[in-house]
Amino acid sequence: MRPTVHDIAAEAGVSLATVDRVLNARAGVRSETRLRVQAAVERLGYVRDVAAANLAKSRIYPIRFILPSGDNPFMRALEAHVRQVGNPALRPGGLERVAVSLDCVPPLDAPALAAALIKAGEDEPAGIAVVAVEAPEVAAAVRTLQARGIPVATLVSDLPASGRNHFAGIDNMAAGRTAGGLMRRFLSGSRGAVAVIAGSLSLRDHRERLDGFAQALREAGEGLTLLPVLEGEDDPAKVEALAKRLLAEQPDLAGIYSLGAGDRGLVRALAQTKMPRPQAVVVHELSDHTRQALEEGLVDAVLAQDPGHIARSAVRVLRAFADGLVFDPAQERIRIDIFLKDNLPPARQALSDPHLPTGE
Amino acid sequence: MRPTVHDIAAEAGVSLATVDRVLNARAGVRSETRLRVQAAVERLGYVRDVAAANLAKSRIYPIRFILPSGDNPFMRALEAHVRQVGNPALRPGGLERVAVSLDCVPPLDAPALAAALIKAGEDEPAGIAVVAVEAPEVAAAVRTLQARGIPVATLVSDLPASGRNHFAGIDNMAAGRTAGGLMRRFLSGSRGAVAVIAGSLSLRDHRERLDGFAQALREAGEGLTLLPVLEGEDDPAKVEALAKRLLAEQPDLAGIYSLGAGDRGLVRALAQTKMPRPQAVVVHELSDHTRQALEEGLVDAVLAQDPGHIARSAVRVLRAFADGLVFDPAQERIRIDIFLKDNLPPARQALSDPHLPTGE
DNA sequence: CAGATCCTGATGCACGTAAATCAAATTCTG
DNA sequence: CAGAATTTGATTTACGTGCATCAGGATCTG
Repeated sequence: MRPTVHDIAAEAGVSLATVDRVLNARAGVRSETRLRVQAAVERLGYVRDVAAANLAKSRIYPIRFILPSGDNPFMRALEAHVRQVGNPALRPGGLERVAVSLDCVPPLDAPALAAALIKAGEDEPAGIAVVAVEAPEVAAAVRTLQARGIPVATLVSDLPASGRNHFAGIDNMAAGRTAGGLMRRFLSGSRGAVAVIAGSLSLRDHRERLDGFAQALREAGEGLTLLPVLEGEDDPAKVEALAKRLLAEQPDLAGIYSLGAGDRGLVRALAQTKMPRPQAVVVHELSDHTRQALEEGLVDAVLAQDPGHIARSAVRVLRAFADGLVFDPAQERIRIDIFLKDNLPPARQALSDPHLPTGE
Repeated sequence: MRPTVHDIAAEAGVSLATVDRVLNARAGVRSETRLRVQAAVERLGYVRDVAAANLAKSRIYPIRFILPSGDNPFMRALEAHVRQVGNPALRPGGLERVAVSLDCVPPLDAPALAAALIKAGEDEPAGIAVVAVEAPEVAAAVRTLQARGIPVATLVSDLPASGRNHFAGIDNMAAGRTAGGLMRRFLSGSRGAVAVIAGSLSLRDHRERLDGFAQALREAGEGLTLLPVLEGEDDPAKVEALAKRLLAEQPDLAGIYSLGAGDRGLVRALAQTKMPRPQAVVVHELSDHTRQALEEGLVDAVLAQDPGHIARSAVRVLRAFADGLVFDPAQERIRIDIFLKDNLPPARQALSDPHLPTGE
């Protein structure tokens, strides 16, 4: 059996109360005694039983998520997963005692986001997770929260200058490079123009993807020229207009990299065009639209990040920060998923059969 | 606050003892009363506090892993992750109260594996996880365990005929197809021979990858001919010999797909050959060797599955089965990771800074 | 209707930890 | 050395659930 506080007390020759004081860093222990207790902890390999501790404290971890509103399918999928983590009945094991709440603010609206952050911190939550917009007022808000002892994790789009505790999302520079590498190999030998459609360059993830992509394409060196980046504001209608003009006016278009949202518009433009379609199309995030486009061959590769993983990871990490505990960075690393027609995951499953123990 | 058993008792107008009898499916409750209690559970949305329940039962989940011995780097990485999950100090949150034990048996030895399975089941563990070899005696052993109420999960290589409760690993058919799709795109236009090096076709994962690969290549239709499959028994020396002969005797070799282990041998052969190297090389599993080969351009893509995810997922799922609880299939789906030079993850990290609360 | 059987309630201990209270022992201060 | 301050011990309650025991009531059986 694992050692308990009682074993520590016996081993150190002190009382339970003193062990408790040391373990919870309470005052009123001579440093000599403290050392004795810590030595006993070492010797016996004591590890606090977090479940029992939380039970005793009847501690719950209030965690606030702040996501952009709007019809971006990826953000809505993320929202769905956040809600699932917040639902005790649907919550998978290991995410006990969290109370998740969720706020949406208009996308790309830095003042609104900063205000929402400050408001979210008002009732001392255990942690805040936010899809960041890169702006000074947002960074300031994050710093304010941290100064008040509230850990903050950024999701999807980072804000390193704010000193946030953690970023749950992919390495967007690497994602851009990957897109570039795929594009280069898919176009091996051919010459032509390559277009990039972004959402907004005020989103750090979009900027980083662009940088990585440009870098990989430059290394390629072959006859591929990168066209000036287009900004579609993640809006399907605007993206569709941009893509249509691109297809009409750029006869030597060899590839398109869409690194933001609004791919519905891009797919529509590709499906309707009478011009020859570009040889390689790479987009981001798996949705019903991009999945179908991949199956139909309108899109050649989808780079993605798993919104379920992001939601669960953010909760785990924020809880670890709130308790000053360790977490496993390898487990929390969000992978860059590459989907081709051949490795599309099955469409969306429900939970496994709930043979709940309430029956007989 | 979440409702507790006390709330259920009050709501249903019965005593705590009766609620306990219903919740734990114990005998001695009139069905009318049982229904009243269940209705109260429904109404209040009661969810059992598993942490408190396990504390009360002082339940631990003994989980046994059976892995192949030998120097296969992927299996050794899997072993390392299994040991980490078994270590209370290193274990990431959410995997509480498990006692992991680990046995290794010689690879590809079905009788030894079957014997190890039966032995592992002797002291009634909460679950068994095993890398399966496809053989009747292994399937029979798994069925025996299940008949005794012990849930079994297969890892990496499946054994569906055994009726195992769960498979923690990738969809190997899809992995083979993905390799084929990548190969086809990487070789777009060119003609030539494509070689496949497997470990052993008595491993189901290898057979499935081969099937998927052949299928994708056939669909391609272009001038690519698939050479007869080679079996290297996952042994670097044998793989090296096979690859050297291949490179020497097959002048029109356009691609190599290595779907088993022993890639160290393949990389050596590629590095040393004086013949022109094949245009596309795809291998499985990320190790120091394959990582370096990818960086040096000897290998073009690595398909992989995350051993850490597999180890953690197996424990979560087996625990859920042991308790008859739900789990989230999406969370437990093992992804097919595609690594290119551009999206290699950072080399191997330690746990996050352990600001343990034992200090002051 | 006596006795057996079944259903239900009441109660208490246990799990490992947190946290509070009060008393006693030790050390420090003047 | 008295008095205050600090450190330590002992004890209790609580968290939500599991599990066992005992007693009393209801229902059934012969």
